[in-house]
Amino acid sequence: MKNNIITRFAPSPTGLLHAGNYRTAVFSYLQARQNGGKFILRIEDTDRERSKKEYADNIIESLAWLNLDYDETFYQSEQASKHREYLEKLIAEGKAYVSQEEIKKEGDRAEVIRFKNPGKKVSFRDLIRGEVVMDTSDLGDFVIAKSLDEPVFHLAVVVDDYEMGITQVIRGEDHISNTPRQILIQEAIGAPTPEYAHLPLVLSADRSKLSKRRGALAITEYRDRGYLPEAVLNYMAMLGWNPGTEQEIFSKEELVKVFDLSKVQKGGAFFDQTKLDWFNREFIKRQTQDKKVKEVLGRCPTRVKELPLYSDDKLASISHLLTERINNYSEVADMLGRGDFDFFFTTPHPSQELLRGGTYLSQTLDIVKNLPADNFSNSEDIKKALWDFATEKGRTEVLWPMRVALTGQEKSSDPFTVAAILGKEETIKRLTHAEQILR
RNA sequence: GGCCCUAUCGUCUAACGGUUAGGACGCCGGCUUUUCAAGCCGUUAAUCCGGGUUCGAUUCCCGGUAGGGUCACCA
Repeated sequence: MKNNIITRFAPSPTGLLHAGNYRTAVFSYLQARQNGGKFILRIEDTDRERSKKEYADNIIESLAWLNLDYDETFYQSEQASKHREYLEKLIAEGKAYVSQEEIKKEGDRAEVIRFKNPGKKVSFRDLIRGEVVMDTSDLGDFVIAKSLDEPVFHLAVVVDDYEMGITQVIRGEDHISNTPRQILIQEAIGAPTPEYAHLPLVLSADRSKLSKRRGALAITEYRDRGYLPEAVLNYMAMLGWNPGTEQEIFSKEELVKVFDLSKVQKGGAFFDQTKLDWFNREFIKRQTQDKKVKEVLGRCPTRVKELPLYSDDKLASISHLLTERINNYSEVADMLGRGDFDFFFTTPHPSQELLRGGTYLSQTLDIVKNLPADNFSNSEDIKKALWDFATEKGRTEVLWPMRVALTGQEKSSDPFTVAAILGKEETIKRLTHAEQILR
């Protein structure tokens, strides 16, 4: 454990938080928590044109949903006086200067503040990639502020990281070429260089940097689609990193323990929705019955709620049948809305064809009638009562018509499970009804 | 194009310089108490290419190639 580790997540509020940004937050978080350090959220809103409050709110909302807690929050725009202070100092010391500019595009200023670039080779040791060397001379005197009160990214980042005591800057690989010029600014203001870890990029389908434009979904969208935050966290942590063991399912606490920055991959990783779905299924399986029921109830479309036999209890009793066939909870709404499970709420009218003869329906009905009503909620008992008969006559011949009589569906859960949920009275009613259809 | 980063199954990845190159997801196939789902079992599938170094390279070095990032008065 290293002492006094301080990391930060520094998104700009110019769009909804998505997986690309989010994984940076996860790694910074894990690194800080593992070392008993601090994790700071800094919203980089110096670009007043593009920054929006709703996006800042979305960042906060997303982190809250994902349960990534931070120790402090800053809005970069609120640090303006600090930025100004350093800017003035740099100018006074001749390390930066006010430059007269030719206006090339709309919004350009006639006057900006440029950094006097000493034009040398800068090297830094990246925690993931090792030594990186770059010649900064071809950068020229780059712009660090539009005016004393309008610093630009590089200046603001360096000043804030310094003022906040950031010891490890963990960010995306797309920042790697920004690092040398930031180190130059650090040297000019007398700030120490933090450790850097440049994470491989999260890639979209065409293997370019994941972005909203390239189909990245907002984290809050995953929430709305019924993904579990634990699953999203787990998947993102495993994207570009692994513990070196064969364990894949981790709680947040376990991740904090086992995370190791030095095991982070160097190459970019494709964001695989299919694998996320698998993680989500695994975490749904691990949810308590109560939670599953609550989620299912919350996703039930009004159309189903208006059905004659509908009740919350009924929906709760079938919730396990729904949750075992979903990737995420929005699929519950899909299945219910599509009518896949409507037979639990309303009596089906299966066609003769679907009933496939139904030769043994009346005998099935007799057996069911003889079952004690108080044991009927146990599907095992119903199965026991019918199994020998079904085996004797042919399971398909007996069980298919029974299942169809009860569900009216080509696909469904097994007839015993369905009968147990429907109850004796409704089961008899439906078998009788099917018999009448066949006559 | 300049600079920088990267390179193992389709995808995510494992492998002190010595392994039949391992696992997971997906795909495909099979099994299970009819159908569906779940579950279980199994199959398929990879070291980008060329040189070195070495008794021996996925691993180290060099060169190609390919991909990506970045070259703003955005972050």
